[in-house]
Amino acid sequence: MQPKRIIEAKQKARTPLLGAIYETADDLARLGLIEKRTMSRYQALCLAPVEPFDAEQIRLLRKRQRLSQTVLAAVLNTSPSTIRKWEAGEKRPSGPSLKLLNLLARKGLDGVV
Amino acid sequence: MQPKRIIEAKQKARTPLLGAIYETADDLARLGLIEKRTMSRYQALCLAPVEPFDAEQIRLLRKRQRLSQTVLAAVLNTSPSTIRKWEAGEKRPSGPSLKLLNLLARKGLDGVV
DNA sequence: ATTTTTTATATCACTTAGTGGCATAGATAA
DNA sequence: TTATCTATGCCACTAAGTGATATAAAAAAT
Repeated sequence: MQPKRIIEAKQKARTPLLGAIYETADDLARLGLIEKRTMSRYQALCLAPVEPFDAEQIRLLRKRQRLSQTVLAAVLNTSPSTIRKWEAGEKRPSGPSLKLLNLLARKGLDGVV
Repeated sequence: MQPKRIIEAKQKARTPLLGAIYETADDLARLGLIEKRTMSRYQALCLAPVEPFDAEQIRLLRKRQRLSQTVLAAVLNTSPSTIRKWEAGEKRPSGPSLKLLNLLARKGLDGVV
């Protein structure tokens, strides 16, 4: 009787990235190197860190993508007035907004369309 | 002397998607079918519409991706308490949050990592 | 050259999403 | 049994986000 795979029941990987991570974690678990309990954290660990963007960096990012404030607002599904305030330093982007800015910076416009 | 390309000066496409759109728009402009002025709108028009997500749909999306509330929060760069409130119907996701949920639904986890 | 449109800036008051803490309870795995 | 993860509930607070509108500069049309 084969040793059971530890993750399959609850966590069936749907994406290539998580798939690879699950397999690795599964191997580690069978080797006794990690507890199954630890695994749920790996899902979070594989996330690219979200970098902060200050006012000028946001403007630079927008210019680099050749977008107007209005179009960037549409891309991020927010309002032009919000974009303006970010670039004026009056407000700072929320968590999810920062995440989108990071995606835009790393993957380009196609990555967030 | 060749007819000038209408967009090249200001708008040099960086991404495949916008590149194709710019070319198309440029052709249309040279054919006299659209004004250059109209072009900036095409940037916005090519965005996938952002669908609303209600409480149950958010939970379904999360379950389908096999994520806990905590991990989904990490993915979207928000707090677990926010996810909880979405799924409880106490709060509704902000614009950028909705955008991220849409990306997750359409592209899967790899699309937002 | 002048007219029109886009783009960006600015200010206002308001709404509401988001946060953090903490306590409870169920499910799961050691 | 014991420990951990997961989810829920309640609280009050903060700050991001919105919408309207007015102005000015930049860009592109005629």
